[in-house]
Amino acid sequence: MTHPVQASASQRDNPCLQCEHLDSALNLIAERAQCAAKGAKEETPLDRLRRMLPGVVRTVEPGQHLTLEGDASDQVIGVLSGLVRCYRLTGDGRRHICRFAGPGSLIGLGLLGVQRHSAEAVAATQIIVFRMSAIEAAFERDACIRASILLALAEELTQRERVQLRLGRLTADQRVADFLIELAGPKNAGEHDIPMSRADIADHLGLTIETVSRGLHRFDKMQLIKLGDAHHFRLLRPSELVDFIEGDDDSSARRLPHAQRETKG
Amino acid sequence: MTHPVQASASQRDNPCLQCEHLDSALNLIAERAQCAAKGAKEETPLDRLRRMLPGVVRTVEPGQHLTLEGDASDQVIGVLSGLVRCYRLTGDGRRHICRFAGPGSLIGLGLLGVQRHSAEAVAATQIIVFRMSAIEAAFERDACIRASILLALAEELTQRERVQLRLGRLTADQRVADFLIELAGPKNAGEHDIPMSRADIADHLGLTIETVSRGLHRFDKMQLIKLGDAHHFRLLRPSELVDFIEGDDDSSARRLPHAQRETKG
DNA sequence: CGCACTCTTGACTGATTTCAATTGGGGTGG
DNA sequence: CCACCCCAATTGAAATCAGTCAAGAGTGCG
Repeated sequence: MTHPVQASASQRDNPCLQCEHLDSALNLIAERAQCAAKGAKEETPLDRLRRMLPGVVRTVEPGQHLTLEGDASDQVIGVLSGLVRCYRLTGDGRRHICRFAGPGSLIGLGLLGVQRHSAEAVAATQIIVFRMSAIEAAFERDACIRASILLALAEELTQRERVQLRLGRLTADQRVADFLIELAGPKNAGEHDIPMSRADIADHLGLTIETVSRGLHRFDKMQLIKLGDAHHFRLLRPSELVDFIEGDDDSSARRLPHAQRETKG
Repeated sequence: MTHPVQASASQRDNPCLQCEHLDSALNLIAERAQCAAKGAKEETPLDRLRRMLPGVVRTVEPGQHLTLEGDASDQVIGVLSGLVRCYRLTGDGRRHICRFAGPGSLIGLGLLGVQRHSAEAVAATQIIVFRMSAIEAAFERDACIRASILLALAEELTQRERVQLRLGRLTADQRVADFLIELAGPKNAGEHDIPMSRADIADHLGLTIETVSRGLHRFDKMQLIKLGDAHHFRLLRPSELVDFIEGDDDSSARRLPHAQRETKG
């Protein structure tokens, strides 16, 4: 067991001040508020963990495994650069990539004890490995760490919810469009990378590689995006792409047949 | 690791003893370990929140709203009895139920600030409403609360992952089967309720009500389940239902054509 | 007793997958 | 430098799965 004393380093100088009238809870609340005030938004959870905890940096080659589904694991992995796919396999051998973890992402939070999925490098990737026990200790010790962990969990949950909606309620092409929007990130302009293969995209979106390919080229033909090669694209009309996702179907192309049928009936 | 546990409990009366050599972090670690030791597994996160925090109990009628998507919200809701559906609407008006929250579930954790989905009672439901700020304060103050919140978040994440795999990689009937297994819970025997409507199930599984109905009746005809009325069922052969989900396809019906083609080629 | 609702069932349509063939790019060896 | 191979991606045609439309059955309520 790590010695918890090192944890106290920063606070050790005047510990009893805390105790006189304020219980530790109040202090921690104050501390947390302070964290939030002075830049919780700027510093990502991963950055904060790096700053405050020891971790081992590793470089992994494309295709190399980081974790295996079902492993008992005492580690949390932060992605520094590159890209990691986290996936599970169904009984009949199909693969579902539940998330792509890019720079800043944390893998292994919120599963206490056992890995829920395998993780594999998509591209050359640099990671940092923390010990779960170290994170837990820091979690108890430091309000900033707590805020960061909670934020990371909340972000992951938000992300999952987006994916869930996408899989549950969007058509094939809408899923591809939504994925492109996600890939492009906040800034729409400029050329964007598609670092993963069509197979990876398909296994993430619950489609086949053919359908993904067709979707991409359909958007290309519709002038909504511009495909460079297979792994680069540019958003030409982002807002229309979003409209398409939201069911406007870009034009009335889908609505007309319905209307026609009504007039016939 | 277990060492400091007893110490902290007895020392709580005279706090400054702690400060001399142990900072608050150490105490909190110890406290948390203690929690875990004496029954974190038995006491659900919701039970613990109820025990330690003030909350307002309310009864809601079927169809009544608890939260609205996009609301700024300072509340966390615990479900005491009944059932709540949490959903979002797509741009073209379709509904996706991202989860059913039954007794013991917490709604509104891990979204700091804004509701990510609407929540509506499926059946007559009793809830308890906590203030987020109260939970946050308790979170900082009490290691048991921390453990509970983390556990609740981890459970929700696990649940989401199951749903994600279901939506991303299972066929319509497999989704229905997986949902039934989930509804039945750990004990397979006996009669189980289906508290929600077909429309609710369909909107959760990303299917139509017709497909859900057909799936259920197919399993009934296959003698894998026994449907009582529309809202009750019994698992007759749970293991075969699980096999079906995992792609064994119950028989070799799907594998044979493939084998035949191989012999031809 | 009829109305309104949910659920079931059938026939048909259409979207997506499956199968199959072709293209294109990158690396290797002649 | 070019031919070749290998793999990923694309494209087309047929097959399948799930959705849509439509009608009927069951249930509860006024």
